[in-house]
Amino acid sequence: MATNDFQRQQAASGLDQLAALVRAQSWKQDGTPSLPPTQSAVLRMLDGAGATLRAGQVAERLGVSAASLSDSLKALEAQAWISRQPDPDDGRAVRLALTRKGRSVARRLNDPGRGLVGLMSGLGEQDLGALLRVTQLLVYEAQQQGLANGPRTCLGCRHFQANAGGEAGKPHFCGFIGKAFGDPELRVDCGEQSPAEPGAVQESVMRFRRMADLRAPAGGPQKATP
Amino acid sequence: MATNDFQRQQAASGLDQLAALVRAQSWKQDGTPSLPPTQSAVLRMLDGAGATLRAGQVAERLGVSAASLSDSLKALEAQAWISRQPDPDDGRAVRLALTRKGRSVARRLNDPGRGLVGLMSGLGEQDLGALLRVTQLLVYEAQQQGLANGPRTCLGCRHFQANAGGEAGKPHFCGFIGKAFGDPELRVDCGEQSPAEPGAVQESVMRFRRMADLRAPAGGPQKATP
DNA sequence: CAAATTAGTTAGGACTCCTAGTATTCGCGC
DNA sequence: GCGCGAATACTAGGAGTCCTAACTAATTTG
Repeated sequence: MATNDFQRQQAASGLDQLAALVRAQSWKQDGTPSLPPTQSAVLRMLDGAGATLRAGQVAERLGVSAASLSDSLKALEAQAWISRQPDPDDGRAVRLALTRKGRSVARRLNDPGRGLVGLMSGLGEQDLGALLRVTQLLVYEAQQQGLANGPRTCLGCRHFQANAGGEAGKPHFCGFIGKAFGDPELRVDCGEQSPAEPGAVQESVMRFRRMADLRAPAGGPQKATP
Repeated sequence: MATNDFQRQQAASGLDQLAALVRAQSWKQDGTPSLPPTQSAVLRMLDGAGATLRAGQVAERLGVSAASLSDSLKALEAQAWISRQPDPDDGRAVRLALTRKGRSVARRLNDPGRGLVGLMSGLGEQDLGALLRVTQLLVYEAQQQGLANGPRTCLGCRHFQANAGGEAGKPHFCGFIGKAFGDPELRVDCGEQSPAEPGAVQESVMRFRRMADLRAPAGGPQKATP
């Protein structure tokens, strides 16, 4: 349907603008040293992950080539924000860890009010949930198209049960933590994420999609599934 | 409240990942010439705008410096996709226009199924509307923080009346086209957008935000027919 | 009309990202 | 044990993006 295509274009355009904005703002971080986007992403990832990560893992989740990541690691190491140590289990690999200095920089990046997180201040819980929900679907679609395979989203995790009933406002269920939860609690970088079988994911996605209808009760005859 | 901060962090992280993904995919566009992200953004903008645009306008909307844009324009002109001509009204300025070749390239970028637009295929009208709605709020917040001043969104337009009543599912009203519409019809790059007074915008935002509450609990059906 | 402002370009530098090519290590079959 | 292909990370070289500063040319202002 052409009408719908136009809306998709608008949404794509909007997402594109947001993306540009996100990049730009990472640059001109008001505080301190204005560190570049990729570098801040690496720091945040290392801070978020409890354990040390291997270089290859980071590259994969970020969706950049190993060579490209190596550039950024060099810069980060030069600042003494991370350390590179050989992996005891695999002589080829490298384990990345934050230094104390690096950790404090990473923490500052997640300060509420600063940077990207600050942009979210205008969003209520409803909208926050909607954003996370849409993010899950978009990332899933990107994975389907082979554009990404890094992100650790709920949708696509073996512990995730979309729309499994449960309490009102908490339709999902996570088998790992054993609790029901709603859209605002969806994760995009869950440490416990464990990829499910493609077939199972597909079912999960279908259940997940159906939720939009449930949420707008009086009957959205708005089906659009090209 | 810390709980909400965590959710904002997740949302920020998700948006960040999406942004990275968007960049990456623009790069490795499957079709033909794998043109870089900024260049494709310029082409799409010129294609979208009916008239010719001035270099400064493009730079502002894209949120890049004039110098940076000049780099990209040089590349685009070298490909014979755009032409630069002196503005008859202002000898300092330059007017940009797509060449025939450039237009066909631009059209290909908006092909449904390709690129970013293709990612939207997994989203129903509900979710599409939610994404556009959130985009409006995030862009507004970014503008507030001085991170952007380019985007031509409904929120912030003098013709826009958020939550003005109207039919069910079409709570908004645009004074320019004189019609009611819903979230899925929100625009992020409207050609007719005309910035409203800051005070008026603030009121508009407040009305707009309230909508999330109205929609969630026992909300109305979501009808949308452009 | 001179001075300040504005639009756009060039110059130089930093960061990101890619493809290739290289060295080291791991797993496996023999 | 030994070699061979695969995997991991790094280096080199090149393109694109983006910035600040310095510059030219045209416009506006006092």
